[in-house]
Amino acid sequence: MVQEEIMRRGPWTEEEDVQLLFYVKLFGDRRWDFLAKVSGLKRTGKSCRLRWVNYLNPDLKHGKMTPQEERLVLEFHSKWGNRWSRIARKIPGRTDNEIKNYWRTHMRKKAQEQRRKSSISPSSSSSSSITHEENERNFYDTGGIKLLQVEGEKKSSDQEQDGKSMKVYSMDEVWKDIELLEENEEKMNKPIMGSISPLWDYSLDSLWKDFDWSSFR
DNA sequence: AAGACCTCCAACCGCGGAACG
DNA sequence: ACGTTCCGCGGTTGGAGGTCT
Repeated sequence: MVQEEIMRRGPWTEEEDVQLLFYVKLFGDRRWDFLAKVSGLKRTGKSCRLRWVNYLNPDLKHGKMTPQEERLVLEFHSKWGNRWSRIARKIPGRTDNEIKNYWRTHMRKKAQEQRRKSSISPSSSSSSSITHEENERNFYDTGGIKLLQVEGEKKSSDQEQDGKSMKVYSMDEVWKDIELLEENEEKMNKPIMGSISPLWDYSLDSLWKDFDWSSFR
């Protein structure tokens, strides 16, 4: 009750990210309420899980969908509809959230294009009793694959253009660090957090200092 | 130049189901 | 069997940044 009031919400800071990463490495990506508690983060377990699943997990890819991935999304969505987590499981490195967002933004665009086309064409508009709104809804709530498969192909060029303007996140160093550390771990068979990195050093310092062991039973 | 509009995506919310005592 | 807690899912929102007028 009282604790809920002091819970942090909104965007995560780098410090929080590092802290969460550390504790996930330590305890695994389960028991999120427990993790939230022991980490000292003023976040709910739910929020921690979300941050890990959608952003911090080193298995994730970041950046634009490749044309192959786009095709997979379209294919699986036509099979399963809005079962995002299920689709995500079939596309390594992508999260349900990412796919969902991708679908909503890109498919909505497609639906709008489609709408425009159909309103221009007199034959199509008069032959159906379905409204434009219904059209759009049906389009991206279920399938929509048939007309998308062709267009999905040609989209790749602007996607790649967009990719160039991808932001350099401040977390980049952390990612690189994680990659390197995991490579090292595999090679040397030694725990990740034991490795030396200025980034981890910096955060661990405050981490251990701030951590209240007495509240952890 | 600046305000309006659009796009993208991180994060939240509510709910249902599984696990556990 | 039942209540509680936790987890995961799908839907939605809000804000940052980009583009258009």
